Amino acid sequence: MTASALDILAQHNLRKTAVRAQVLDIFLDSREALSHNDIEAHFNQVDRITLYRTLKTFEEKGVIHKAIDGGEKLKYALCSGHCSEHAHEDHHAHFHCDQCGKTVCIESMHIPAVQAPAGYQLSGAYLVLKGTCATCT
Amino acid sequence: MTASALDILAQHNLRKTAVRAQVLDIFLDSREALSHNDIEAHFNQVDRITLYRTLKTFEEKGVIHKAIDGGEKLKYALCSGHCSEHAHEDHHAHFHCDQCGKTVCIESMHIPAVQAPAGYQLSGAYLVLKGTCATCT
DNA sequence: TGTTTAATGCAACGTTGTTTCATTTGGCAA
DNA sequence: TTGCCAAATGAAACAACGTTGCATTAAACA
Ligand SMILES: [Mn+2]
Ligand SMILES: [Mn+2]
Ligand SMILES: [Zn+2]
Ligand SMILES: [Zn+2]
Repeated sequence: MTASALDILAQHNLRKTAVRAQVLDIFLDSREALSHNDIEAHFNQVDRITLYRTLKTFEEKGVIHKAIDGGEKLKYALCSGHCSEHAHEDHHAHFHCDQCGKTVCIESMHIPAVQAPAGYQLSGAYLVLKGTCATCT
Repeated sequence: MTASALDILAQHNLRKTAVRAQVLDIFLDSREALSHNDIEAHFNQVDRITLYRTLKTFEEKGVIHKAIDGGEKLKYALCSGHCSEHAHEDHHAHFHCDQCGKTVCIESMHIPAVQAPAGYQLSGAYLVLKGTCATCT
C-alpha cells in the first residue's frame, strides 16, 4: 500500500493545494533526495518562493527530512511513515555519490550509538557515506 | 611544538602573503571551526573574494578541511598534521551545538567502519554529532 | 636587481534565500 | 450551495553568498 500525495497531506493536516500535491508526487516518483532546484526543474512553471515555503512547511510538519550529505546544496527526502510535527525520526544514514552527486536514504543503516565527549550532551547524529553509487560504478 | 602560520605555508609550498598568514593565525587562535563570515569578521579589512580563494586553496592543499555539521553554512578547521594536496586524512567526527551553533573537531572519535550497501563503493564517511556543547549546558 | 608567475583587488554577474504585501483559494459553517 | 475566513500563493524588493574576468601588485628565485 503506497500513500498518495493527497493521503500524505491529509495525514499531516495540510491543505490540499496544487503545488503541494505536485511536490509530493515528485518526491514519490523519485528514489533520491531532491534539492530545491531539482524540484523546480520538474515543474512547468512554479513560483520559487512558494516552493521554498512548501519545503519549509513539509519539513516542519514531518513530511520530508533534510538529507545531510556534505554537498553544497541542501536536499530533502520523504519521511518514511510515522514522522509528525513533534517527532521526526530519521535515524538512518545517507549515501552521497561523488560521481553523479545523487544522495539516497539508506533506511536499513541506523546511526550507530556513539559516546558523547566529556561535557557534551548528545541529541542526535548524522552519518553520511561517500563513494560511488551502483549506477556510477 | 606548535607550528606557526609561516611554518604551515612553507610546509605546503604556499607563498607567504599577508592574507594567508592572517587567516592561518585566526585558525590557530580558534578552537572551533570557522565559516567564511567568521573569518571575515576577524579582519579589519579584507577583500572577500581573496578570502574565498584563500580558503579554496587551503582546502585543496590540505591545510584546512571542511567541517560538515549539517548547518546552513560551510565551516573549515585546520588539518591536524600530515594532510597534503594528495592525502586529506580527516577521519574524525565533528560536534555541532544546537544552542550556539559552534562546531568543533572531535579528533579523538574516529569514524566507525561501516559496511557499504550492496552495489555501492565507499570512499569515506562523515559523522556529525548534534547536541549541546560544554559551554551551553 | 630584474623577471616571472602567483596572489590580490575590483567590477560585474548569477544564485540562493528572506520579507512584505496584495491576491487567490481551500476548508468550513451557515 | 454559498459566503466567510484563514491560509497559501504570486510578485517585488532586497540581502547574502559565491563565481568569473581582468588589471595591478607582490612573492619567489635566478
Ligand atoms: Mn533520509
Ligand atoms: Mn575536523
Ligand atoms: Zn552516482
Ligand atoms: Zn554551544
